[in-house]
Amino acid sequence: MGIKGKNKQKIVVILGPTASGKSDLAVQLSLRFNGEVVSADSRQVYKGMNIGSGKITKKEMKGVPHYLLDVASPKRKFTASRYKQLSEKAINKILKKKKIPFVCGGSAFYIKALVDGIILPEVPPDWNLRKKLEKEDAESLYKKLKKIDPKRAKNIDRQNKRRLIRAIEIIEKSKKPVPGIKKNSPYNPLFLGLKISQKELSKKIEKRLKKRLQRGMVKEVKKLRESGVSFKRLEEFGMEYEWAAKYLQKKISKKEMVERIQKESEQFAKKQMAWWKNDKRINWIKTQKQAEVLVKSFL
RNA sequence: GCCGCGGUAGCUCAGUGGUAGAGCACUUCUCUGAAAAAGAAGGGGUCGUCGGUUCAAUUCCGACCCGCGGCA
Repeated sequence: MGIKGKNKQKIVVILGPTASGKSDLAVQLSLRFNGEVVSADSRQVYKGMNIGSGKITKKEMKGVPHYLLDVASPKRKFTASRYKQLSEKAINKILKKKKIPFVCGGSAFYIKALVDGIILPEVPPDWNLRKKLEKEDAESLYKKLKKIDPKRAKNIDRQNKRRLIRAIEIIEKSKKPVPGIKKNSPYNPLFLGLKISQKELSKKIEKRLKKRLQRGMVKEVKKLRESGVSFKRLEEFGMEYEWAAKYLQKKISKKEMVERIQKESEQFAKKQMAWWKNDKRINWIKTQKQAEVLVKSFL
């Protein structure tokens, strides 16, 4: 760490693919180094989504406080920006107690938004506007954007409608061009990345899925539906929620459900790794011991 | 045994007398308030086998092999 990190607040970031053992490591390190955990998971923020999202249980927390779990209703959409606000607040709280924040989770975009200090424009989603723009094709959206904000148009993926719509939304609502991403992080992070072979991971996912089914994963999804979360919404969540929802609607068999979840989890793990593959800041580790050595010298 | 239908990419299947496509999968990549999201690029096929017709066959004809259904 150079001078740059000197005045910044030290935080530890634990990342890695799904089923790699992040949550457990976070608890162990917190116990050892007087820390508290800030989750970085786009599904675990929702209330009632426990088994399918792999949310840590009270018992597994071993008394270590966890933040950013159960902070939203699954009926409403949570966002990266909201995540950033809440997690910053949580970190401040932890630091005030003279404890170490351990940011732990699999949602790379959330981690980046928080740790790398990306400034997300203060424009809330306008679903009506999005719906309207959704009807146009990418080319015409791109042309529209180019006219009102040529600078943003220059770097944007011109075939990605979702991004184009968001950019137009920001401009129309704020009456200003899309601001640049300023990276000005108040943190000095230590990145710990859990590395695990594809084969081993696949086995772990399989074992974990069996356990989840035993613990009542399907029942959990059924309960969510009964509490008013639509099947469409459940399918949007992906993986266990998507396929259990399809199974409950009798669109697929139980066997198919299990196969799809397994497959998609493996794909998801690969995608998760892609975010960090070329990030030189990450210390790739395999054991808790390695993590402890790194954290000790960091603090 | 007979009749019918089928055998084309890892899978499900389009298609054509001038040696082939789609979706999914796979590999690589991007990431400015949905991120388990969204998007991009790429690799891959002796078109069941052997013959025949033709300038040319994956496509037409014949035989055979394999699968599915029906009849006996």
